[in-house]
Amino acid sequence: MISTKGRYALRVMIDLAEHKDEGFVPLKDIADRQSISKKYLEIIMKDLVNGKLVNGISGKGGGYKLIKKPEEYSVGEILENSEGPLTSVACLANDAIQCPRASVCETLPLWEEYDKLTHDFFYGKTLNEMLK
Amino acid sequence: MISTKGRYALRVMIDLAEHKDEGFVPLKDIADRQSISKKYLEIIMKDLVNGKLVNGISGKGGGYKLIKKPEEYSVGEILENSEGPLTSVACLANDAIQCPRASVCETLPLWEEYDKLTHDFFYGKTLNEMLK
DNA sequence: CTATTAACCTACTATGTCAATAGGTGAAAG
DNA sequence: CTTTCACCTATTGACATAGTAGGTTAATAG
Repeated sequence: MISTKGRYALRVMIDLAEHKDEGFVPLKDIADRQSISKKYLEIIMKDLVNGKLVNGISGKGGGYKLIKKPEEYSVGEILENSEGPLTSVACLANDAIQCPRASVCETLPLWEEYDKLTHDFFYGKTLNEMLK
Repeated sequence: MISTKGRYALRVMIDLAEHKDEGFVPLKDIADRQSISKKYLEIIMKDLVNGKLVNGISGKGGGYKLIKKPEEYSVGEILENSEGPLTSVACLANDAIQCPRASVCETLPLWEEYDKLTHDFFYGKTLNEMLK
């Protein structure tokens, strides 16, 4: 399940793409347009800055700005930056304890196939395609 | 994310399919083969019985048995029976509070498309295909 | 008839995550 | 010197997950 953090992050990125020619966009503007509390949005923005998806500039006239062009972002990289890996079952997560049944597990191939489907879907979409 | 309940349910159904010619299979046998605690497995079985996916018979010589043939079950119906709807975002869940931004939301079509992909994937697989 | 076997029912609990709030400090820049 | 943003910790309520515990009912073999 895609959580609020990932969904908000994607909406923020779309918002920034739509205002990419207006210089640095302050957090307050994004919060108002997207109806997200400023405090919670701080967390979202921190993740985006840490992940080098957006540039955050302090001081008067500062704000946030996309680093790359909209068509150079995939939806997948935006979601995974905020959510962590888009994994369908715990057995396949990064921090998973290695399941002793893995070698005989009849369901593992199913989850792997689904994970690939999910990955291809979200990495095949660009931020630019989300604008209209 | 697919939870333990759904994954266990699927493994149980595969187990029952593999032993479908041996009459009623006692819970203990499934628990031993699948390394699931009997107590927890009871919950899984209850969901399967309530969902009319398996038949549960009490008394000596009782146990569980598939109702349909393995090729007549889809993986999707097994997972949704234990997990509830396979929905990627809260906005699309059955019990979702109607989001006021739905009509202007630029990300909603993405989630709908992904949900369809997920649905088609899991409903396109039969229990029979899980055996080997 | 009765003991056995196994399903079935209700409740509880620990753990963890999610979403969000709150308040404060420090740094850059105009 | 004020605006704007980065960064930090802490807390909270709500909810879900995973699993445990103990008792009750139902069917059947002997």
